[in-house]
Amino acid sequence: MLINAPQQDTLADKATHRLAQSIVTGELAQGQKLNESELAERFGMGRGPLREALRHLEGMRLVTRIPNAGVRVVVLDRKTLSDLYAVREALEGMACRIAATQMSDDEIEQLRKLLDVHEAQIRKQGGKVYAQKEGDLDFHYQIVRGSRNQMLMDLLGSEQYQLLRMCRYRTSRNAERTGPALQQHRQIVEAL
Amino acid sequence: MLINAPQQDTLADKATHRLAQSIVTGELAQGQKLNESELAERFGMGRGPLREALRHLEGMRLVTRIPNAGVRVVVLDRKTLSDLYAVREALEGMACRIAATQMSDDEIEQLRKLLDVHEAQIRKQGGKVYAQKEGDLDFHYQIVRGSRNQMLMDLLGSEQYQLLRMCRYRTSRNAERTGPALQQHRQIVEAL
DNA sequence: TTGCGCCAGATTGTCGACAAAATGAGCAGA
DNA sequence: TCTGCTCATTTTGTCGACAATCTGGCGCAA
Repeated sequence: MLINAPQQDTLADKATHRLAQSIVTGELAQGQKLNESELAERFGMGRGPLREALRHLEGMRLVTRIPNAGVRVVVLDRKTLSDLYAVREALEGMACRIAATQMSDDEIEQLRKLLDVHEAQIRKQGGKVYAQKEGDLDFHYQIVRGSRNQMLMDLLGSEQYQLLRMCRYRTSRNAERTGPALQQHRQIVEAL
Repeated sequence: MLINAPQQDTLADKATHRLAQSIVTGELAQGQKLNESELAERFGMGRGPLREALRHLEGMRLVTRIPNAGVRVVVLDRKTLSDLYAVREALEGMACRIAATQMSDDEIEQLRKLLDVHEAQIRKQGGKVYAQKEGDLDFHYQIVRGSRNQMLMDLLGSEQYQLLRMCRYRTSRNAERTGPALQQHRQIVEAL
């Protein structure tokens, strides 16, 4: 899993994770207003920790706040989305380039295996789209990891990016793209 | 100024800005522990808003928190720094590429003028290093702005990056690099 | 009827107090 | 002297109450 599991967390941390999760999965709609008291009660905590969580999310840009008017889930409009996409392209490109010089044969072999599993999954059931997504995510993540660049891992693994994925997922007419995607991935692995 | 001026801010927001400022300028040393009560009193506010500010900074990765043990200013070790640098390289490269297709002649002309001012400044006084830094920052920022990519502007203008600059500044043996840098900038402008 | 101001309810912002956990000093025993 | 335990102090985490601000609806006058 990409999202680090909570271990010895404070209430505010729990709320942060829970809200982040709800946002990237779309359980909380974009632009939706978040009511402090309501959420606090729902989570079984006071308003204090919840406000801290909200502030944390604000720092992560998952949420927008207007003084004295509450916080809303960030909305990714068309422009923002394409901007994000461009950035991601540059970043993943770099990751791949660096990974090429850094990954061990062993890791590459593992990547190859990941794709095998991946392929089998698609064959078998036309691939439940979500599992597919997860697999894709894993693939990308493995490569980024190969770059040994922690900063990159943070950026590309950040909730903001997951949000991007979620958007792609929801507006997806991309179920039919799994085939070509897989092939591209294969090419990438071979290039490494 | 890169850091947006506070207008109708809540106390927590003020604290956030003030702390961020203190961190990027180095007034607060890397790794230094931040005491809630002390800061709250110094800023003339309760612990509540201050904690929110801290959480905000945590989301921005300017600060690290360990449950029940307090928050510390983030430390940029050698590895992190080089990672950040690599990311910045990729991002600014992209910004420049896009800017090339997006900026108007007018804007480019303005860039040229900026460099003139810049050069004059260096000539006159060997360039107080700080003013020099500011100028450089402006230059980069203008280009990023030319890319019309808000996401990019956010990332490259974020406090994390300013922190990078601060690090470069402090460990700087780069006063003598102003000449070549200026020339490079000229080349870039001409390329546009 | 329509526009304006005003009031009540709801929501956000702030504070102080208390509970829980960590820190560090001091002391007893090996 | 050194190690490990205990306890007081400090610091962080949480809560509830109160103040400030906003929202929406109501009534009044033109």
